[in-house]
Amino acid sequence: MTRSPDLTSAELRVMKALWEVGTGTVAEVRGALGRRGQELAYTTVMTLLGRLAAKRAVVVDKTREPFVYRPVHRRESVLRDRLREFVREVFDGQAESLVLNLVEDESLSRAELRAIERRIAEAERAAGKDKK
Amino acid sequence: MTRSPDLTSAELRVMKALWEVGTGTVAEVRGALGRRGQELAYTTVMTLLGRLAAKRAVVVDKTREPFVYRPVHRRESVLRDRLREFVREVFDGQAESLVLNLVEDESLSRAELRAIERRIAEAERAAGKDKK
DNA sequence: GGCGCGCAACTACGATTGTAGTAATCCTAC
DNA sequence: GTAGGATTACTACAATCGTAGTTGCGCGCC
Repeated sequence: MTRSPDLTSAELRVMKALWEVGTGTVAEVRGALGRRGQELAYTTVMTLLGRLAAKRAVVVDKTREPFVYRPVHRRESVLRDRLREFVREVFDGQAESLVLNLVEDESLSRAELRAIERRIAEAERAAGKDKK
Repeated sequence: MTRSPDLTSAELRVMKALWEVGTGTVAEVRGALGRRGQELAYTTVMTLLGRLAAKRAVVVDKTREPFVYRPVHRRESVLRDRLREFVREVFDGQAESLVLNLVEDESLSRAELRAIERRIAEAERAAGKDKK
């Protein structure tokens, strides 16, 4: 189950940068953050990576200097946990209502909705084939 | 535009209780929280409602005693702002990817997806009629 | 007609967050 | 060989959060 730990938003931003580089040093993560328009002081990135290591969201390879950081969880599962949490806390578990809101807010078009449906259908067909 | 203010999660829980009662005193809000299984000390609820008033998320009628609190924004718009924020911060604005995750996570079935689509289609028909 | 209670105002307090500075060390390019 | 850049470890610090206690007051009951 290894539930992925709760991240603050600053921490999530750092994780995203780290996922982007795959594995990297403070300087590399800092670079990725910069590219995303999220400049932070070198030491700030270090602090954040330290906190992430403390909550086991990343592991540090200290045999190499500068230290190399690596995400413990895949991006997808972290985002999914976040989403699950959000649906529960904000929409009282009503995923349907959430999606409806997205559409009404025009964050999502009907076309996109249908595209998603097709992708799901496809995935299901593929899974079915796999099974048998 | 009157963007609804940022609420912490404790504050959001209180807001939900308040929306439930529509308009109410500390004691009433506290009651609603209790019903939701979220007991809090009387003074805690007061503190939270005070903070909500400070950020203009609720207004207080002080002519009546005990004071009566009323939400400033509709539930829908607050949730929507939250959602928008979440899509941006967590899913980098990719609403589609978010929905895909919901389905893959089985928080949402294909049937529900289709139901939503139908509702949207209906809404659009209705809107079209209204317009002309 | 004093007293308990419901309620508001103010205070508290440790934890977390976001952001970064400082100290110490090591490596490297003159 | 020495001064400076890179890197890590430690410290800082104000703001916000979640949760609640304490003080004080007015009013209704006995």
